[in-house]
Amino acid sequence: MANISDVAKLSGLSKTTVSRVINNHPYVSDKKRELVQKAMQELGYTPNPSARRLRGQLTTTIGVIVPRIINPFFSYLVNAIEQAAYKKGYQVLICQSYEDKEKELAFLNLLKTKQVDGIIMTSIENDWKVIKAYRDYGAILLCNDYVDQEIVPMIRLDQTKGAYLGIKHLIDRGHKKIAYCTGGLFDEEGKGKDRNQGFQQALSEAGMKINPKWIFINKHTIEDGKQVMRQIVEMKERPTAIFTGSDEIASGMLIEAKEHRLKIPDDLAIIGFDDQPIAEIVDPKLTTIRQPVDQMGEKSIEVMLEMLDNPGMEIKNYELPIELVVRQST
Amino acid sequence: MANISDVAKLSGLSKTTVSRVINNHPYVSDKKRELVQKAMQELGYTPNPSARRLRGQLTTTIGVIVPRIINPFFSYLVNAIEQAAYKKGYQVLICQSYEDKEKELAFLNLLKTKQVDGIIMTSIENDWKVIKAYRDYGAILLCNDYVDQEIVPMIRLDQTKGAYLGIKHLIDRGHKKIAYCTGGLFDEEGKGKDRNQGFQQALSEAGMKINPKWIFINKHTIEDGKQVMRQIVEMKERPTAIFTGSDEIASGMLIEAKEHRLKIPDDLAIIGFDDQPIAEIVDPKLTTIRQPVDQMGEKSIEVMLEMLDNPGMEIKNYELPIELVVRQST
DNA sequence: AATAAGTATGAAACTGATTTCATGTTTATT
DNA sequence: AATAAACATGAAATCAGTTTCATACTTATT
Repeated sequence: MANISDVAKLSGLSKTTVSRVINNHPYVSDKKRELVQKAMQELGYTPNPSARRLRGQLTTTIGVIVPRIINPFFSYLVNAIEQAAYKKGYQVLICQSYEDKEKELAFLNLLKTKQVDGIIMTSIENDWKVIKAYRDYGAILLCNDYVDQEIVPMIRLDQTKGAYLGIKHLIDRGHKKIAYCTGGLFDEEGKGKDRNQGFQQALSEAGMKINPKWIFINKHTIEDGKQVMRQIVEMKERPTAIFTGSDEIASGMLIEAKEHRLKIPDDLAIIGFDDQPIAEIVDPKLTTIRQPVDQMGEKSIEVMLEMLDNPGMEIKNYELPIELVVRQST
Repeated sequence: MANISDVAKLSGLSKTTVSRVINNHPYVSDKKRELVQKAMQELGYTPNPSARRLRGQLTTTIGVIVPRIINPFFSYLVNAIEQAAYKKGYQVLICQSYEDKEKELAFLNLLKTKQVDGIIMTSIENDWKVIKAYRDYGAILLCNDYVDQEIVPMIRLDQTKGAYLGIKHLIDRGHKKIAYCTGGLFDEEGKGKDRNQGFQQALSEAGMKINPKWIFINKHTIEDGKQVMRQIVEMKERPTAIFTGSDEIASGMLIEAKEHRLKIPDDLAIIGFDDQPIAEIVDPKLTTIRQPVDQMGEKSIEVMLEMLDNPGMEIKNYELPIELVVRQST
């Protein structure tokens, strides 16, 4: 591989001038600029990223922390992020935290060693106090998950509204006994808390109360959904509708409910969250809350590059639209 | 951040000795080794990867080329690869080719600029002639997809056997009219060709012939499956069983077939490929060919690290077991 | 006891870029 | 016309490591 010295030699100029051309610095005459470009072309030269990094330059790599890539919500998000990044000449490092605090920190350490310019966190495991220290070493952007104050750039959805829309829809259909089954803890910060708030708001607007027996937390997978449904089937007093935190939980419930000969939505209405492909695969198709994953990915890269370009930029939060998609399960 | 000179100073030794300790070189006395380690600990020192890369060392990063991460087969594969890589202290760069030759080459170029030590290709778009030139710049390992000769390390499955098992199973259930619906082209190299061979072998063993009307190629998605099913429904003479190239195609077919009031498996038997989660979600659950994705991911990293450790190593191919999982769709 | 081989260590060169500093040349301003 | 500001260029320092080479000290071999 040719290096900068080869280009300098071939063009009869100094490394400095070549570097200036590469980085679009001013103060290079058009004539020499052309000479350099011709030499670069001829040698098939590409600047060595490691050398640039070493000198404190950009790595053109950004890390994306996800809990697990096999979760379709996150694989769609990573897909959108990777595509947007590719268009801008950036690489994407995939970081699976598996909800582990230490793994998350290990990935944040990539900033310290300048292996990535920035990190997009789609989930947060550690306290923000711990994470914020890493901003000294590179850009951190939250996408999907979020913290309470506007202290870091975030791409977020109005989760409160999302949950509210779902519950309201169930209430409008005449349901009075509504269960709530979500990932995360009921009263945690961020997403969980906001959805919870939307849930409570819709309920109290309708003058309804929460039945604690119908609250299920820390559920994520299809299997979790099936397991919860088994519990519900055993109950003396069953809910008539269930609001879930993901299409996967909802699908698991729906499948298990069918095994028990329950009619969806007549015996039991189920509402998902995310609008993943699975929502249209199960039978009946899921009513769900659509999260605009592709937009989130694109916006994340857009904002991340802005942050890298202008590290002192004002901290802004971006909210994307969330909507209810009515199908057959309600 | 502390650098190697700081460690050298604190331990009262030279950079050289510190470097020797980092890289586990022989010829360092135990006493000094301990001194260095203590100093590294005290300073919270981590070697700067960019500097190591610059000197032609490992990047501890490997790229994984997949067609698209949203395909569950590949997200599961990437998941397994990332986890295995993390355990060994390696990072994973996600590269989505979107079946585009140029994108694939752009990613292979990461080897040239030493941004990755090696690349695991889970799909091949360009001719092998083009790709093989990149081996000069780093390790290339094929996983899942493959070429015909043993000219590059490969992690593969016996696709011929996979298809054979599936078709044989259908024949054993008494089917005489079997359709074949797969991704890729019918006669291409690699996976497609081998599956095709298994298909033909099983058929000819049973003294059956191929009906060209029932061959569908270049199908991948759930939507493709639905679309093919619409074609089949229109046919005067319909097949009684369908062998597909993925659980997604199979699921799409199954869903569409149900819309047309076809009974699965009585009116039509459907068999998938991969054993993805969706196989157990659809109703009836899919009979399918299980590909051991986790094993493939682990083995890929194992072999990749071997290649990096010993670049001149003998080219070996590794074959993992493939099996039939009988559920309800056949 | 003399010599060879193995062990242990550090100074300096090197990797491939960017950045600082010095210097020369134009162009603009008074 | 004299001086300041803007433009153009390159030598050398720098980033943080690894590698080569030189050298000194042990231990093993004849």
